[in-house]
Amino acid sequence: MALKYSRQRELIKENLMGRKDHPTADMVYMDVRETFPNISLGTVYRNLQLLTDIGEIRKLNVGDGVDHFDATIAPHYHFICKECGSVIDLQMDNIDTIRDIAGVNFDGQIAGHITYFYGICGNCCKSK
Amino acid sequence: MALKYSRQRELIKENLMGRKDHPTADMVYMDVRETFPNISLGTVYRNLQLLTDIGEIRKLNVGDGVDHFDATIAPHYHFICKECGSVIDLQMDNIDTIRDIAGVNFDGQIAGHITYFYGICGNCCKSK
DNA sequence: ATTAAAATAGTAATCATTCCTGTTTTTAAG
DNA sequence: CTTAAAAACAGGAATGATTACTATTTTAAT
Repeated sequence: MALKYSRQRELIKENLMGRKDHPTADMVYMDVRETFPNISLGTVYRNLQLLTDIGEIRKLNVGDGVDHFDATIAPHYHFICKECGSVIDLQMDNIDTIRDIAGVNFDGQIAGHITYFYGICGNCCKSK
Repeated sequence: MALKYSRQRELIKENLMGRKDHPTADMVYMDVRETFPNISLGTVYRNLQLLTDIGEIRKLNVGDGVDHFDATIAPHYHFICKECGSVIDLQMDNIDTIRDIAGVNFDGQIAGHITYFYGICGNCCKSK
């Protein structure tokens, strides 16, 4: 199943790269429909999954039951605001040492970890 | 809405306390049906949510798109096996310092973090 | 230009979860 | 021990995100 070019896929990836709000499939759909009115929601889902599979984007699990997507594939962490729900990139030092801490009393192989931080974002702090 | 006793809720909590596999609502449902054949799936969902709300159990987000539940409310971390999907408790030191690391360049308030580890569990390692 | 593989649009199906409704249980008060 | 209001229930319908299906269109290699 060799990959073939598609305008839809290019547009979807471009849209995701042009924003930093970690959108859901539906949010991407709403946006790309402006320039490609006939695109189908299924196409958006399929391409976001495909791009995730080939490692060009990342799928995020932020705990709200809906998949979010991120065009930044370099390792980094996220903060989720419990007030407004926004997902924000964190610039922080590496914390991979927690993997060693977790492995001390464990007999399996720890390949990685998923971590996200939550609380109240800067904007929501101000508006109180 | 004062809480009233219900046999169903007691059974659901007992079932959850008696196992360490971090089941989904459906898994609990299958199990409690053995002793309470008429119980409804909605009742299992409602009570698991209610018990979560009053802090008697915890809801887990292990990344498979289905809610899991845990009767152990003391803080601890989980390992998810990518091979067999099992969710295993980890006995490990506190890693709350990552919260400070995350907050260094961030202007909001970090209230907590969710972390889970993944890889291959001891059993799956052996059977290879 | 031909053609097979891949992708699409549009729609139907799936699956976890929540909501709704009429009935049953619980429990506090008489 | 009744009574009655609040809470919970069973069963089923509804919801919402996601995936699957199908006939048609697009891509790209020959």
